Amino acid sequence: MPKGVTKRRPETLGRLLDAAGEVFAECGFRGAGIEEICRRAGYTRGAFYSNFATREELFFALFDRHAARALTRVEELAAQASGALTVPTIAEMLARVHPDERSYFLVATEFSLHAMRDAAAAEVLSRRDRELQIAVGRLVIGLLERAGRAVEVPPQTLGRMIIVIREGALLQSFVDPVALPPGQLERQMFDLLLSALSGVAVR
Amino acid sequence: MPKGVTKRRPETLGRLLDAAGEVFAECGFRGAGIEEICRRAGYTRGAFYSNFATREELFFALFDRHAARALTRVEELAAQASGALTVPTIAEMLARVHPDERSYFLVATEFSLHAMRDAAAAEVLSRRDRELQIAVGRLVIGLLERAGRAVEVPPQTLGRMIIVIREGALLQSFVDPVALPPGQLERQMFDLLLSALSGVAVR
DNA sequence: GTCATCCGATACATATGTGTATCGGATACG
DNA sequence: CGTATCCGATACACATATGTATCGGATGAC
Repeated sequence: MPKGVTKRRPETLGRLLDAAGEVFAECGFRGAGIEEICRRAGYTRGAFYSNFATREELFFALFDRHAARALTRVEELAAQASGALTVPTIAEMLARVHPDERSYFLVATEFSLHAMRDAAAAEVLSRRDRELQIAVGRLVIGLLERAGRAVEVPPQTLGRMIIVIREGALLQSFVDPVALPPGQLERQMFDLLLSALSGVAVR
Repeated sequence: MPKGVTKRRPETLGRLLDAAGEVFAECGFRGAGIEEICRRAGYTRGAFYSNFATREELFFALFDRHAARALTRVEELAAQASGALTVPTIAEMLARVHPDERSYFLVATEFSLHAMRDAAAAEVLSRRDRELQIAVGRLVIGLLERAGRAVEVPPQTLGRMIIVIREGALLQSFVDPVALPPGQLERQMFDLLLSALSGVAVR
């Protein structure tokens, strides 16, 4: 370790990312002021500029941490799954995956929009998304097999479809959570999708 | 008509909305500068402030025009539909509904995000969305009936599902249009959804 | 043709945010 | 315990956006 390299940095960085998550969720990408982020993290802008060069760099770091966590959760979910599996229970289970992640969802969607306008962000997002799609696809195929169901779609395609439903539904749910409680529509649609996609395995 | 009320106003207003559509799509809600919008419309900010009080008011007006047009398109689609109808052809048809509306999609999603943070916007969006969901649901139920298929879901729920798929899929397609051409995933998923939802009508 | 009214341009005041330069205190190593 | 290094605070310069006040030209009613 060089002379004055402290162990403060990871702590500061983490708190900045936490605060950034809040502020990006509340104000959007362009609306999130660097000053406000630092204030909530308990710093001044000095802390920010000694850790990041631009707001976009921070946004990338935040998204990266987010994506990594999402992947972890999927893997945990694969491990936890137990008990009798049927298509409806699998649908239920998928719909229950943190349906209340309002803040995360806002940031992720904000990042998607950003990626549609910015090639570099699109690159990063595509790579991360692909990982997630495959992980989700494999997870669900595994669950379906344990329920005695066979699927012919490639894992990535299945994963994509699951995510399409989840994100499309949350986009509506979070606008009017009373009319459409998060998780409800997903459950129905996952059920339909998985039924339509999977036949009973013949052995 | 009062003394000096000219007929310039609607023209100006339309051009402002067109320009706003572009700029909101490119830069997002907060990133869209009023000055830039006026510049593209061929005016200065004077024109803006004599038509709107705030940027949000403009954003609402833009969304409103957008929503009205979307509704019109659905109704046109219902009229145009002809020929032999099967579930796959209906799915194809739904997937072809302007899959390349990048700019519109960006603005609409931006508005959804805004609505998740702002109660007034949520109100407006919810009302418009409900109209659209019902219109889409009725349209598709009508098409399915003409294909000899019966559906048990309420129109609004079906419409919601169609829109969930469309928006969820476009959210991915527009990030990486090469890997996932707009319309492709929608077609597959519409097909699955409609198959799963509709039984052959018995008469 | 005259004139009241409105529309959009211009100019100014203000605010808010960004980026950079500099400084002082804390830290970990020798 | 001394000190090189780093981290975050502070202050300043600058850019950009907003909102308002004012003005001149166009318009359409009479």
